[in-house]
This record gives sequence, structure tokens and C-alpha cells, in this order.
Amino acid sequence: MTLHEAFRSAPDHRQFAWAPAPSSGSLQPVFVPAGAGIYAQGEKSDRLYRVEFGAVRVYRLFADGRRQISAFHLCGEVFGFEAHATHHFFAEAICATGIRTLHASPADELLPVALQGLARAQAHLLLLGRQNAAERVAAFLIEMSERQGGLDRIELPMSRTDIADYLGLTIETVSRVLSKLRRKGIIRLPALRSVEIAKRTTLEDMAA
Amino acid sequence: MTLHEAFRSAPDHRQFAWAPAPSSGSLQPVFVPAGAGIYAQGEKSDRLYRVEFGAVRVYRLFADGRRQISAFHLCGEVFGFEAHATHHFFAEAICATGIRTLHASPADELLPVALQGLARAQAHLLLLGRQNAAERVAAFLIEMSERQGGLDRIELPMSRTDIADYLGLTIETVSRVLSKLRRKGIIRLPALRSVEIAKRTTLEDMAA
DNA sequence: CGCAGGTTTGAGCACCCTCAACGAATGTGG
DNA sequence: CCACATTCGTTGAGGGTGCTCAAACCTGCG
Repeated sequence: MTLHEAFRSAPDHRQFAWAPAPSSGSLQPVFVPAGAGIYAQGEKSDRLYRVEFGAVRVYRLFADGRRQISAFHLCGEVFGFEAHATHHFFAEAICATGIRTLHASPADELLPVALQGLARAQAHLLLLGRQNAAERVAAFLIEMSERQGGLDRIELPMSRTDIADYLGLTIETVSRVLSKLRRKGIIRLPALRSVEIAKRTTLEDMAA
Repeated sequence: MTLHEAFRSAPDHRQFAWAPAPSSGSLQPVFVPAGAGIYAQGEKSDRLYRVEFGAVRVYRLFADGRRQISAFHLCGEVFGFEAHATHHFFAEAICATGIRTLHASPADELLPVALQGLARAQAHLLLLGRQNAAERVAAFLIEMSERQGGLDRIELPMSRTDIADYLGLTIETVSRVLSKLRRKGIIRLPALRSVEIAKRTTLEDMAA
């Protein structure tokens, strides 16, 4: 079974949101239900996407099931140009999401977006290569807070599994670190996927 | 002590190869001795560089001394555009190296280079996030072989410390994995920084 | 030849993963 | 509206991979 087939047949990945390619891409946002795929590893890569609402995960699978999420994309962000001709990653809606297709843009508009993606990937390299579990989770919370306007209350669209696969940890470790942060009074967990930062400077120091 | 000061004063980092910025960048390659810096974290980032000969490491330091090398650049490769206005990384010559400065190029020339950097960074994310020590070292050897023409004999310009900081491991672990590969007959180590791949397919399978 | 830096190897331990069970939350059907 | 199923999240016990600390060994070079 190829990765692509695995992707389509996995119980989680219900269906692709749209047919392969309406030759004149839509300018209207397309609704993508939670868990649905946007593109898959091996598919032709010829356009970009912007998140209108919701959230997207971009990841790659190993043959043995290991998964690494290379990026989350939140409202307003552009993604999809991680390859030249064909995609090397899967992209899926995390929750109910609106996606707008962008038409081929001039290079001078694409370059800043590509550079931002590069900067994010490089920052993530540091985290995965040299930070321990507590530092990774702290950095993740700070990153999410900053990408949601710097507020102390964060709404996480993704599951613990997604967070773990983004941070190179297991769900148990993510859960344990969050619990420890809560016990220390650094964060509060008012709901399953809500986090409230109580001591931001402490958290920032931890993220190192 | 700031990172920048640490960089300049560290015993390893002898000196910068050139003065801050001859306003009309040189078209001749500049010789950079082993260990010398090319640019530093926090410096203004306004040009690109191409490796004419030798090799370069691009890395970031944590305050406590941890280091993550985000990329090696070998002969012919272009680097230096990892940031918008200021560098977020250090770049140093690994060995005696020739560097050519490139002048501001149009975006449509830069974009493919940026995308290749992005693809490499994303591939490295998988390695750091989800692969064990043996897989990392195997993948590194395969990568170096492919970047040196696909030959079975690899010349490594970098030290074990550099390899470890690239792969998110310690030098001891790198050394142990190499020894184990040698004992298994998968590679030979004819010199300290030479590797000969004896069983390429085995090594490729290990790299997953 | 002697020194210094880099590399290898070993012993012990810490952090994180694995496996397992429990608890909470959401959705479905009766 | 409640019982149940299912998924997701939390917590615990134990083990393994890779790190820390330490010493010996090369190897290049003055």
C-alpha cells in the first residue's frame, strides 16, 4: 500500500474536499470538513492555498506509521508551496475550515511567503534538535499565543496527538508537561482545548 | 554577554573573514580560513553567498551553549537568505573555504533557491522529530553521498561535533553509531573524516 | 618527540517512550 | 432524557534509548 493509498483509506481521513482540479481554480473559499484532506504526498503541486477560517496541518508519514507535522497554518496564512512539482506532504483540515485557492502569483509576491515558511521551519529545527519536552511545550504555547494576537487565552484547534506529532513527542509526554505547568500555576486549562497563560514571563523563560 | 559577543570571543571562532561591508560587494571569491565567521546572528542581512570551494555550517546558539546546525552548505550552493532584515543564525567556514558574494537578484531567481532551502529544512524536520540515532546517522551519510555526486567514498569536511549538532545528537552517540555500522560491515572508515559505503541499500533502508 | 584537540569506548543514569488502565467529553440511538 | 459507545485526554509503572561523565586512544602538527 502506498502512502497515498494509506492516506485516502485511513479511517481518520474521510475524503478529499474537492475534485482534483477545476482548471480555472475557484476564487470562492471552499469549505473543508474536519479531517478532510487538501492535498496529498505525490500529488501535483500547482497552486497555493490560504486559510480563511479554521486550521490546517501539514505532515509527512513514515512507512511504519510515524508522523511528523511540519507546520500548522491558522487563519490568514498561505501554504502549499513546499515542493517544486509534486507535494512531499499531506495537508488536512484540523477542524471545519475554509480554504481559498490562490492563482499563480509573481515571484516577488511569493518570495516573502516562502521566506517566512523557511524561517518558521528553521526555528522548528532548533526546537526538535535541541530542546527538551518542557521547553518544546512551552515554546509551542508561546508560539500559538503570538499567532493568535498575543492574548493570554489560547484556543487550540488541534488534538494532543497533533501537538505531539508537531513537537516530536508522544501524547502522554505532552499531557504530562501540560499537567505539570498547571500544577505549577503557570497555565490554566479551562477546557480541553483552551489554555490560559497565567505567568507569561515564566513560560517564555522555559521556552528558552 | 550577548550571543554575538560570545560568537566573536569563543576560542573556536578566530575572526571574521572580512570587514563588515564593502558597499560594492566583491565579485571575486574571498578566502575564509577554517573556523572563521561569515556572518553572525543579529547582523544586517543584505546579500547572498555562494560556496566556491570548501564547506559552511549555519547554526544557532542557545544561551546555555547548546548548538543546532540547521544546514551545511557545500561547493556550489547558495545560502544567506534565512532572514528578512537581520540574520538569525551564524555562518562559519568549516574548513578553508572560498565564498563569492552575490548581488541583489530578482525574486524569480531567488525563489527556486529559497524553495530548495525550504525543502531541505522540512526534510530535516522529519529526521529531528521522528528518527532515532541510527536512522539519523544513516540518513546523514546518504545525504552527504548524494550531495557529493553519489559516490561510495565520502569526504566529510566537518567534525563529529558538527555532525552531532546537525543531527540533534551528542558526539558520543554519533561515534557509537558509526562504530556499529563499521562492525556490521555497512561502512568502512579509512580515515577520520572519510567514509566508504560498503552496503548502500542496507544504509538506505536504515535511513527509512 | 611531545602536546593538544579530536575521537572512541565504557559505565551509570535521566528523560522520554511504551504499555496499560482510568476518566472525561461528545455523539448516537433507544 | 438517559444509556451506551467511542474518541480523546490523563495518570501510573516500567523499560530503553541516548545523554553525562570519565578515561583512554589516536592523529596531526609544532
